Amino acid sequence: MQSSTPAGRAGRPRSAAADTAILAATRAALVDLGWSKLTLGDVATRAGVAKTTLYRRWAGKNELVVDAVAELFDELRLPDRGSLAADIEGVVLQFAAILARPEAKSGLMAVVAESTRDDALRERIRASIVDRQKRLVLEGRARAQARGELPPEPDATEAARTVDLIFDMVAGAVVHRTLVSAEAADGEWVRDFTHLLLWGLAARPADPPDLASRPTESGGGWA
Amino acid sequence: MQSSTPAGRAGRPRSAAADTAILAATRAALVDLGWSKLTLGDVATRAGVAKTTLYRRWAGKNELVVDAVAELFDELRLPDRGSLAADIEGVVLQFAAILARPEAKSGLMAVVAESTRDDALRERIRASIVDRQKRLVLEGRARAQARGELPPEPDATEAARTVDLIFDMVAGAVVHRTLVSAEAADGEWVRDFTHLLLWGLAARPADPPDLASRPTESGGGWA
Amino acid sequence: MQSSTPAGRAGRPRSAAADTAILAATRAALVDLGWSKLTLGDVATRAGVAKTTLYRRWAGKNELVVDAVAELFDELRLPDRGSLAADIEGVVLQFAAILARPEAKSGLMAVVAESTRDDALRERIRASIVDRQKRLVLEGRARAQARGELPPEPDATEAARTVDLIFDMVAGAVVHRTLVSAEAADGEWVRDFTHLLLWGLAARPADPPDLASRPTESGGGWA
Amino acid sequence: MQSSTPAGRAGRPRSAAADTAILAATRAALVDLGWSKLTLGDVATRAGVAKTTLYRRWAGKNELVVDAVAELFDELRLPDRGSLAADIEGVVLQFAAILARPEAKSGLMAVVAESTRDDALRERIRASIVDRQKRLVLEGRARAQARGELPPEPDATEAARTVDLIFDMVAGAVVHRTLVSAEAADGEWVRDFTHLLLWGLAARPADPPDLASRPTESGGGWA
DNA sequence: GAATAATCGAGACGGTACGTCTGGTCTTGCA
DNA sequence: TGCAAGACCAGACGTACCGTCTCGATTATTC
Repeated sequence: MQSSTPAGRAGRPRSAAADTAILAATRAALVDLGWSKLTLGDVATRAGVAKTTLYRRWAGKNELVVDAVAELFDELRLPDRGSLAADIEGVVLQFAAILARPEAKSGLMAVVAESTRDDALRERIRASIVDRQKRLVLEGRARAQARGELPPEPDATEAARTVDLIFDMVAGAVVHRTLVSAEAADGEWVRDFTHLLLWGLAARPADPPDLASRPTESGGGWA
Repeated sequence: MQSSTPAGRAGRPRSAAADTAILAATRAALVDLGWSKLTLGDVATRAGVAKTTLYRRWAGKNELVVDAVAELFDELRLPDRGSLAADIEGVVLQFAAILARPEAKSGLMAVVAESTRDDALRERIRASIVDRQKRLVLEGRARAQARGELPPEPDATEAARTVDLIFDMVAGAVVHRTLVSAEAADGEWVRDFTHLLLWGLAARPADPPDLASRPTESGGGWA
Repeated sequence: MQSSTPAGRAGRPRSAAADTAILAATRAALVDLGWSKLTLGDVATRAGVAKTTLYRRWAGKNELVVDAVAELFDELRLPDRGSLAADIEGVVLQFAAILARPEAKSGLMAVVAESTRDDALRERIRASIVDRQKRLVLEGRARAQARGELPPEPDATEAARTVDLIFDMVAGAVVHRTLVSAEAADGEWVRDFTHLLLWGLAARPADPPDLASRPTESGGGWA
Repeated sequence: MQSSTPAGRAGRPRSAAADTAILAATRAALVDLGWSKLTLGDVATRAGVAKTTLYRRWAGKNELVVDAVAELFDELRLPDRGSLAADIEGVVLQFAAILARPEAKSGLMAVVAESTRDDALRERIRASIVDRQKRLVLEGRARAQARGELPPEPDATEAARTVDLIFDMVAGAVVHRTLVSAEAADGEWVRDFTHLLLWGLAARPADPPDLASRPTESGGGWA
């Protein structure tokens, strides 16, 4: 039913190994040099590949870095730790760990900055990185609803809007903590963040503790 | 008290007008070209200034852009609208309006990205932009405590930590919404965001409505 | 005596049409682009042939151009116009006409320039172009001797040396006139040149006219 | 009457030393690599100069090579050896010596080839090289006329035309001998050439010897 | 008529040089 | 001494060709 060469085109086929080598070299260069000093010539050299090979496959530095960074986020998984709070903490810690890596740090924000003036690039980021991780929010909500921690959705439109809002809050907070405040999003911070996300700033002290297992904090109100 | 030439050194004093012109030219160039295509030679030309003059005052592109962007955020004010929710909505809308401007969009994230590999730059960003706006969180909390909307702080260390957390959440969410999701942080989004920030994801539907003036939304639970 | 496939090797034989098409395409490219902007990829495309086919037959651009240009000179013929002067004028005009064609102009001098650093190329030029046209000098001398315009050769070595000298003078002068002085080697110039070649710079006015049929010029001495 | 800075423009003046270094480096690169493998990047490196400096002063490789080669020909002088024949031999030998140098060989013909498709380049060659050497023909004729070896010019137009013809013949023959025939234009060849130029192909054996001091050759007719 | 073998078009490959642009520095002459 | 102008060195940019290679598809000869 299907040819062995799917796109049965003439000519020498592109080397699959080159793609892998180039993306790995890009991440290595991001670690060593950061985004602004990364040059495509250097990436090509590191990958053992000619510059033309690189330009044949990627339009430029931005597209290349998006693909190189996107692979980092594919290892994110939503753990099942028994409660919504624990699940969130788990996935946020994973996200923070990825963002702490130098190849992600420098590259991610740089391409986001570039994307403010390049619609195609923004779409690429969304398709390669953002939308692929929204699944985690969806899974988490479904699991929490199955457990009875959250009520079911009354309205599909509303539900989608909420996914986006939560994603912006979670991703935004971790990114801001890591890159702008430049402090580690460690266990303690993640617990505080999760607590605030779940029960809010105005929560009365008596409310949450029976759900959140956080004995270290006596019971002070938020803010 | 002070001479018109503060550091009474010999020789021709530096032109004060040049600084203003350079920063304005930098913002104009950010609007026209974005960060990555902005060149110091072009900024100098726009400002009617020689490149040497520019380099005499700023170490490089990053430092210049930080100063040019920082001025944008100085117009942020915490309005007194009578309730914590309304105050937050007001200030978040202002922040979103600034971030929506092209000179801020492109420049801010770019220097943040650069700062991941340049400690001095990160300090400059923190001093010029981040820390100067944390006052808004402090003011807001104090005002809410005065109104009785929030309990007083039992512990100073805890209090400082919470300010940072809230700042990361607010700034992070708005930035992510604006730059990564690339959608406007408009009135509706800001209301949703504020609601979630104040009462959390797990809030029972019955709890908030008496505080939050948000009649449009019937009463669906979050997430 | 001979097989229909001379070199009875197995496999698909080379296309004879390709050679013709490639050489014609080379000349067309010389006309359109000149030597320095001519690329083998472009020649291949013009000839409707793959680059590999071209490289299988010629070692590089220089060899290809030599062959393409050499064909132009094969049409040179020594006309029999009754006198040595008229014969020389005839053949020089033909030579000038070929050199005036853009494919010859640009290509010929370029490969000569290249040949100063490539012995194999110089040999190829000599074999394909230079030596093949020296026959014209030999024929012309023999005919003039038969007519009694020139004395017979007393010495074979001397005779060969003289052929080379004359060839250098004729070809050199026409090439210099056409390419360096960049003016047409037209009938008038050819007459002047032939006159000078036959009777020399120091000829006394009275000497030549009885041989050269050149009534337009009254009788002024040369130089 | 004249300012010390003739073109009183602002900014740092161009380095005069750079020009000298670049032209010398160009000749060195011509010797080592030949015209076609000469690269401007390499010339810049050899000259200890940035590529931009080079491109600021010359439009490209061709213009640079013309200037570099032109300097070689400025050392040509017309010696006074007592007779027209001896003078010609002297200057032709000098010309041949220059052409024998590898920097001239490769460079000169290459730019001539290029000039067939570039009018500005041809003009540059003419102004820098060709016309500057025509003075030698003029001087030689004047001196021969003073000696009574040549008659005075009856017609100015005719006289100019003859200078061009002689220049094409002399320069063309030497170039062809050196580059195409690829043999040395040594003393013997130069004597033969001068003899032919002065007394022509059809000269009767008895004529020249009383003028040309060339006792080695008994009396063989030409051609 | 199969097996073998060389050629064919197509196009990717590792290289090298292109000519341009920018980053920072330095030299001028004027104020 | 500051300043505008602009030349300077250094080096990355993205493109174009080079000459080679790897494909699948042809087209001959040889078995």
